[in-house]
Amino acid sequence: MRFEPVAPVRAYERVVEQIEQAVVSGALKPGERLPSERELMIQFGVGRSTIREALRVLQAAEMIRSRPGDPRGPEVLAASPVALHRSMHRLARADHVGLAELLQFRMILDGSAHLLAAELRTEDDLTGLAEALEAMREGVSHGYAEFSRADVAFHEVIARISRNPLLVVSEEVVRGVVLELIEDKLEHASNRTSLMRTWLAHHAEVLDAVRASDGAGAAHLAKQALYDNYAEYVPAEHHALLTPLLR
Amino acid sequence: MRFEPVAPVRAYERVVEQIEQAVVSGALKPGERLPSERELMIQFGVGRSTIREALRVLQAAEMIRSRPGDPRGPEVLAASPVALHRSMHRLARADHVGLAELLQFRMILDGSAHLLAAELRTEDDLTGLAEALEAMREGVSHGYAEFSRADVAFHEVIARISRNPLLVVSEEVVRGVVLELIEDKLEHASNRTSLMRTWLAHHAEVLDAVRASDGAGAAHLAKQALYDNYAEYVPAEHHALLTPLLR
DNA sequence: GTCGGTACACTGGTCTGACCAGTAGCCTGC
DNA sequence: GCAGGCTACTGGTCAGACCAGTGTACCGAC
Repeated sequence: MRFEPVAPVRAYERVVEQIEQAVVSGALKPGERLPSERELMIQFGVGRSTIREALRVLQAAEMIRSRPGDPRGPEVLAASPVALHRSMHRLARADHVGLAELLQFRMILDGSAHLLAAELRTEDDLTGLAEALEAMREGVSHGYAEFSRADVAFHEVIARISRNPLLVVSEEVVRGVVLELIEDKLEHASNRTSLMRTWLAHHAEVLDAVRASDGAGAAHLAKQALYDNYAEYVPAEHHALLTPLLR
Repeated sequence: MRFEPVAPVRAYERVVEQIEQAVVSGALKPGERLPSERELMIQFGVGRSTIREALRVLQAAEMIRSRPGDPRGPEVLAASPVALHRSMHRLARADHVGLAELLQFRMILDGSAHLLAAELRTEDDLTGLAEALEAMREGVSHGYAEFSRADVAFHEVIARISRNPLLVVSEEVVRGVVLELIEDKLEHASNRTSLMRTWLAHHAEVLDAVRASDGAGAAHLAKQALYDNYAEYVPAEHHALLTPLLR
C-alpha cells in the first residue's frame, strides 16, 4: 500500500486547469477570445484576483494574451516555442550548461536534420534550399545582420525538410541560446567578410550533398561547420565533448 | 532609422524581472527565502496583488515555491527541467506533433547519447551500467512497473555518461511525453513478460557495445530497440520518418 | 529534565470594492 | 460623410479585510 503526498489545490489552479483544458481540447482555438475577467469571475464563482492570477499563469505559458481596453477580452494564442525557449534559456543559464554542451547538442540536432533532409528532400525542397543559398549570397554585400538572417533561414529550411517539427523548434531554441551567449564576441569579430564567404562555401557544399541524397555527408558537413565556426569560443578543456561527433 | 514597437511595462513584470535577476545572478541561491508578500510589497512599493501576480509567474516557471503559513517566506528553487517538460508537453499536444515525430526525435537523442557514452565511458560508468542492468533483471519478476522504472534508470545512466545535461533533460522530457501518449496502450499489452525479456536482452547487447567502445553499434542498437518496441503504435504512413535513422 | 499541549504571530489564499488609464464603437453635430 | 467627442467597457493596480493553516515559543504536567 502506497500513499500519495497530499497538496491543497488552489482555486486559481483549478481555473488554470479548466481554461487550459479548453484550449488543448480545441474548444478554444487560437484567435478566439476568453470572456472578460469580470465575466470569468462570475462563471467560475471566484474573486477577480483569483481569475487574474490564473490568467497570469496562462500568460506566462504563452497561452493567452490580454490587453487593457480591448472589449473582446483576452486572446487565445497559437502554440509557440517561446515558452520552451524561455525555460531552456533559464535552464542553460542556471544548470551549469556551457557553450560546449550547447554546441554539442546543436551538432546532434543539426546533423540529424541534415541527414534526414538529404533522405527526404523533394525537388521542391531543393528549389527552396537553392533560393535560401542565393539569399545568403546576396546578404554578403548587405552587411552581417542581413547575412545572419539568411543563414538562419537556410538552417530553418533544412530543419523543415527533415519533416520533424520537434527538430525545427529545438534547433531554433538552441540556436537562440547559443547566439545570446556569444553575441558580444561575434560583434567584435574583425574579419567578418571573409568569414561570411567561408560560411557561404560551406552551405553550398551542404546543398550539393543534400541534392546527391548523401545524408552522412551532409550531416558531417553540418557538424564540421559548427565546429569550425564556434570551437574557438569553447574552452580547450571542453573540446573533448565536441570531437567524438565529428568522426 | 528604425523604431521599436512600444509596449507598456506592467508593474508586476518589473517585480518579476528584479527577482529573476537576483536568482540568475546568484544573489539568491536555491533554498534561500524571499521576504514575505507583505514585506515585498513594502520593498517594491506596490500593492499585494501586484506582488502576488509576480510570484505566480515565478512559480509557474518553477523558480520559487510558496506555502501558506511558512514564516520563512517563499523558497527559491533549484533550476529543474519541470518547466521545460511542461512547455514541451504543451507544444507536443498542440502543434500537430505525433507519436512518429516524438519517436524519431527520441531515436536521434538516444542514438547520440549511446554514441557518446560508448566513446566517453570510464570503468566506473561501466560498473554503473552493469548495476542498472542487474536492477532490470531483478525487475522482471517484480512486475512491469518495477521493470519500467529500472529501464528508465538505465537510459538515464547512459545519458549521464554522455556528459551532456541537455541530452539528459531532453531525453527525460521526450520520454515522458511519449509514455503519456501510449500508456493506455501499454497497459493492455498481454505478453508483457516476454516483452520484458526481449528488452532485457537488448540492453545487455547495448552494454556490450558500450564496453567495447563501439559507438556506432550502440547507437544503432538503441535506435533499433526504439523501433522494435514502438513502431507498432505508429501509423504505417509515418514509418518513413523512422526508417532513415536505422540505416 | 522531557514531553504535550496551547497561544500567538505570522504566512499565503481569497474576496470585495474601488479607482485609473486606456480602448472601441457609437453617436452626435457639422 | 465624416471628424470629434462621449460612453461603456477593458485590464492594471491598490487598499483593506477575513480565513485557514503553519512554526515557534512558551508553559504546565509528569
